[in-house]
Amino acid sequence: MAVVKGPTVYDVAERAGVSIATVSFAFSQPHRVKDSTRNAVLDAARALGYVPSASARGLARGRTGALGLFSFDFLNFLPDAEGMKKDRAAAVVAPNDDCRLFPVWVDEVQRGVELESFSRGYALMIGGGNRASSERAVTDIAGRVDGLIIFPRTIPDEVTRRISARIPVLELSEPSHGDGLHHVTVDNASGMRQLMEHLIDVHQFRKFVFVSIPNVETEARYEAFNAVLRDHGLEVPPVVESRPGASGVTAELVTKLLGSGALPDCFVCANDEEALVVMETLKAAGVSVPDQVAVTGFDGVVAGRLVSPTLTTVRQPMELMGRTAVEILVDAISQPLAPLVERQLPVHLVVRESCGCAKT
Amino acid sequence: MAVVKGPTVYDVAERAGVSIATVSFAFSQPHRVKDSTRNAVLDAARALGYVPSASARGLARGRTGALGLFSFDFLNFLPDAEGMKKDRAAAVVAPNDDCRLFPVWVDEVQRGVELESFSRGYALMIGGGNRASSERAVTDIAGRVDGLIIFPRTIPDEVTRRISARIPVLELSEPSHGDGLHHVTVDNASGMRQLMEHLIDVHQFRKFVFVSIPNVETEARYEAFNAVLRDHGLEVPPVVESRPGASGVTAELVTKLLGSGALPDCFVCANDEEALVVMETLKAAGVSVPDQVAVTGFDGVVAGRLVSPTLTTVRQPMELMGRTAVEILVDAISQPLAPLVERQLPVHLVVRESCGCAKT
DNA sequence: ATGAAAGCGCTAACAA
DNA sequence: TTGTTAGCGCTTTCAT
Repeated sequence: MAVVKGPTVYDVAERAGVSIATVSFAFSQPHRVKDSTRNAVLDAARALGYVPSASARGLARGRTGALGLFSFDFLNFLPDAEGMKKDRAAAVVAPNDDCRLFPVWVDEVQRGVELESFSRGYALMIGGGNRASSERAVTDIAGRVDGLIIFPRTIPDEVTRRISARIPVLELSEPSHGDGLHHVTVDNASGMRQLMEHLIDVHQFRKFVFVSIPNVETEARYEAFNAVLRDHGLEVPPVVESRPGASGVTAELVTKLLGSGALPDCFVCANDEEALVVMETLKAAGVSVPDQVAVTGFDGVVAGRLVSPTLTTVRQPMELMGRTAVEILVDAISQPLAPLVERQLPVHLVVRESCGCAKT
Repeated sequence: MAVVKGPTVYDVAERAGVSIATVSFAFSQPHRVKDSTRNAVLDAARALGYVPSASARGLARGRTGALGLFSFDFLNFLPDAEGMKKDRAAAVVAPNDDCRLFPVWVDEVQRGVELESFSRGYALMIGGGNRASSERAVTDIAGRVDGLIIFPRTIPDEVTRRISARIPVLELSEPSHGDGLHHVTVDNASGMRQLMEHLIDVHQFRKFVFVSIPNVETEARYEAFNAVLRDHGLEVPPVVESRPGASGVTAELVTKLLGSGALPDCFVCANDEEALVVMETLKAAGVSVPDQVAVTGFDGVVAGRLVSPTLTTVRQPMELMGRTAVEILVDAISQPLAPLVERQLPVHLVVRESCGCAKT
């Protein structure tokens, strides 16, 4: 039944009455072998159920033919995703009627990476891990691939540096900071500017609150947020800090604001997750969105369309980010000496209901 | 800058002043080496930026430490997904405000596979391809992993048979048919029965049309559909055949039904995709769902919650299917002689609006 | 057009 | 506790 050991080139060669080199050639350079020989080899391979070992092939060639994506398990990654974890646990066994968590932007980027990898003849190795095991996990997958894509801020610089000495590594979203990595970023500033101008010009909003976890990515958004306010001579409020996934924290902050009676015209959130939490909190407090206060997000995850009111946001071209990452990596693999590339992709304002625009 | 060749065990061994075996031990069986030695090795490795080669490791060990998922690109896989392809092409460059296609059930299963693989210490190799290249692609990834998961009906039996002689292979959704594969299925019959009884008992529907592509999976659903009708002494209609993703075909069929004036009480669709197309067609024809006719799906994809009216359907435990598949495979890897397993998972009726149940 | 043979980097007996 | 050494299965010169 279950054969313990699969056939190798040696078996195929013996059965076809040729040498192992010929077997190898028959597969990799068919034109270099006589037709009759090639057929004999192919027949033997088929008869034996030959499946080439990628390990052996990779070892001999020095390349694996696979790309890697270190797709951290964000549920086990974020320090305070307990609530989400419970939701997921429930969803595994019960009918999952709450789809808010899926897919997040990570999933959409991944899909782009997959499609582009396949169409370029690469297999995709996906690695994962929680924060504790991330170094081991990422090193493991790095050893399996010819090029690696990582999500922003998931891996210590020291580790990516070591890996990028061996294979090209591309970090998503994060702007380059003299690391030895390739980058695919989005034009956060422009997106935020479009959004703010819509809010100020169309809705006449004047008083804003920015909800965010401070990091390099949201920093660019916050700076653009500020710049627009300054340009319009409006008051620049401090950031309301929160942490993504930490419903408790964001909710608490919003509740505090509510208590103080200092409701702004609009909550501008650094990403959709925050925005969803804010909307939920407001709803729970009996505050109507967008009638009493507007809320906006940033990212354009699917969930933004599920909620009511639907979420006005700035959409990143997630699938394109994934595809672009692969493109860059494949080039870098074939030209190891080429300079690092950093490519910026455009974003698009998506006007829905939560800013106060009418239902369509 | 870009180092051409990464350091190997030999380099680490030399730098640490030990043999390559010791380096290997220091990593794989830390307790078997003296503390001072292990530290010397680890330091050397760190200093050199050592990244173990999975190819070499895999070759030597006979196992790769990775699981495989052959996740066909369904857009290039289905013969008639031209419309969907165009949608996706647009979505890549433009703001994707039509999320109907994402995620489909495949994505949710994949997520389950990923999470379970990671938590069990396996990396996940994802392969893909269109129908033309599927044999080569699946063989390629089979050579890279210790166990393989495939989606139903994507790979010819002959090919899976060859692969399963080498590593355990698990097919999703499809019931076993004497292939040498492991299986994870769902209880389609029970789900359809629950659904039909709801439609008959609660809504008093009597006249049904079943919309489906005929295949083994939907066959089970159609059989259960028929059985329930017979049990209730109701007329058993013929299947209205369509093809998934082929909006044109399903739409045409529905239009024909509309023209003949023979509208049923309810369109029971073999899956959600069909149901969404049916609803769209009815809407375009000015027929109100669920007021004039009800529609139901099967699968429970996220999109079913996006549409209006929301889709009544039967939800499969997609993530659990993925996790279960990994669990079975990991067991099979450690016990190559154990018998093939086929595990059936329960489904859940999800009552929403399209059957006529009130908005909640 | 084909074969012989030298590795690719690592693991795992077996020795020491 | 550590070192020696023989592969793991395949690719790739270099001969023939």
